[in-house]
Amino acid sequence: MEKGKEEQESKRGRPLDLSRNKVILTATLELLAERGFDALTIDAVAAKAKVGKATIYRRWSSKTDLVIDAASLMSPFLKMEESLNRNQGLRGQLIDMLSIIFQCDDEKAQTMLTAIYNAASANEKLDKELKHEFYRRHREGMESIIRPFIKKGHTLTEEEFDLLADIGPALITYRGVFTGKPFDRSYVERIVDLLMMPMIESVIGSR
Amino acid sequence: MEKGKEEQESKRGRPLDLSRNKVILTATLELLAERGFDALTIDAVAAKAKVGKATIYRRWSSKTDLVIDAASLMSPFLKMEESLNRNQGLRGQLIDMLSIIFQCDDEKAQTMLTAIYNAASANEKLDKELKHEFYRRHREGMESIIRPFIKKGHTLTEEEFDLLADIGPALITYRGVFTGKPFDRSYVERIVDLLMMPMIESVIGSR
DNA sequence: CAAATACGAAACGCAATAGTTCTGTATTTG
DNA sequence: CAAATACAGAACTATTGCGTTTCGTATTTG
Repeated sequence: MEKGKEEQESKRGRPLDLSRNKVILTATLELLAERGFDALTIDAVAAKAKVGKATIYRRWSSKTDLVIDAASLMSPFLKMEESLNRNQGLRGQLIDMLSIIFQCDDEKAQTMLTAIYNAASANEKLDKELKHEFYRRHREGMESIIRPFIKKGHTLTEEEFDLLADIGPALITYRGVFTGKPFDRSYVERIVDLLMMPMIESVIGSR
Repeated sequence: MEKGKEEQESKRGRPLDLSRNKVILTATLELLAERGFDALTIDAVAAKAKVGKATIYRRWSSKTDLVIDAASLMSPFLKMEESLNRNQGLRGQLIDMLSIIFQCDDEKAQTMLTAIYNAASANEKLDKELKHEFYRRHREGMESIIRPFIKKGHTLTEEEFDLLADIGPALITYRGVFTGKPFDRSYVERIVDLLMMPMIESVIGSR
């Protein structure tokens, strides 16, 4: 989403100060979390980052693009694989995966995540780029854990699988977006123990 | 949310044409559904409703107030009690309630509902007035059905009840907002049969 | 050192649109 | 009929905030 990566091969002149990128994206996320998408003006970002607006527009061609990159920075998915211990049972993996995806140990990060979900409704491009991306990631995260445990001779219909993969992300985002309440690890444990594991066991057991 | 109801006791002059209210609110909802909150300008509403802007501002003092009233009009909760057959088992009531709340038989209404959920993130007042109101209604709808069936000597912890009451609304709104897919009655049946009923039975059975 | 480019800061131009007022007409009460 | 108010439509005002440009300075290469 950052612009002009390909054309930055110019040799002469002062080079881009790459440390400005993170400062700008962080300021964007913090304004989003603090005051919502409403208060997110480029002027406010520039002021908070102590940066000229031109420095922002040299990197991103629109406010929408800026927010998309900021949201990606937020995303905890990069370090997912390294944090996730695959040497444990289904229950433990599900809990870990949901806790990582939704940053259950970091309330400030949750506020940002929720702010991003809200922001993603603001215009068409954000909706398309962010929501679909988030959904895809939720989905892949859950599938990667559930599939191996289902494959052992049992099957789930597509519809059943949909439901199973969506329960966690649905409950957690609903809670965040509609009630503003935080979601902690014990909330995730309840989802897994009271809904996901029983459903998995019952479906497997009945075939 | 409509303004000045108390001051409309003036006798002289042409009275407010109350039929304009519904035309305006309907146009608002349709623009919301068609093109999202972005394209919802007061000028567009006025044009679609074939109404002067002054006629709108005579009734609502801001775009936010207009949208709040339009959302309330959308709400299917008014006719909830009359549509809901309380002379049936828990399963049937749950399915009926969710189908009514989320308009599972009316795809256009669903588009509007989803548009309203998205719009509710647009500013602070909408968030406060609409989201909390929708959450309250989802919650009350589910509670009114579940409580009578739980009371018979069994108990649910507060946390368990939270989960149970939120499953349906969470999955349905998640589906609408993140994927844009419609939610039909068979989707609701899967939620009830594969998640809610098993949870209710297991919790009741274990005490 | 000179050319090229980035930096923060501030000023600027411009489009969108919320909300108001005007105009000529219609409706209602006294 | 006269006063009061509503109507649709259009013109108007004012603000907001995006994105550009300018300014004086700093950094880098040749």
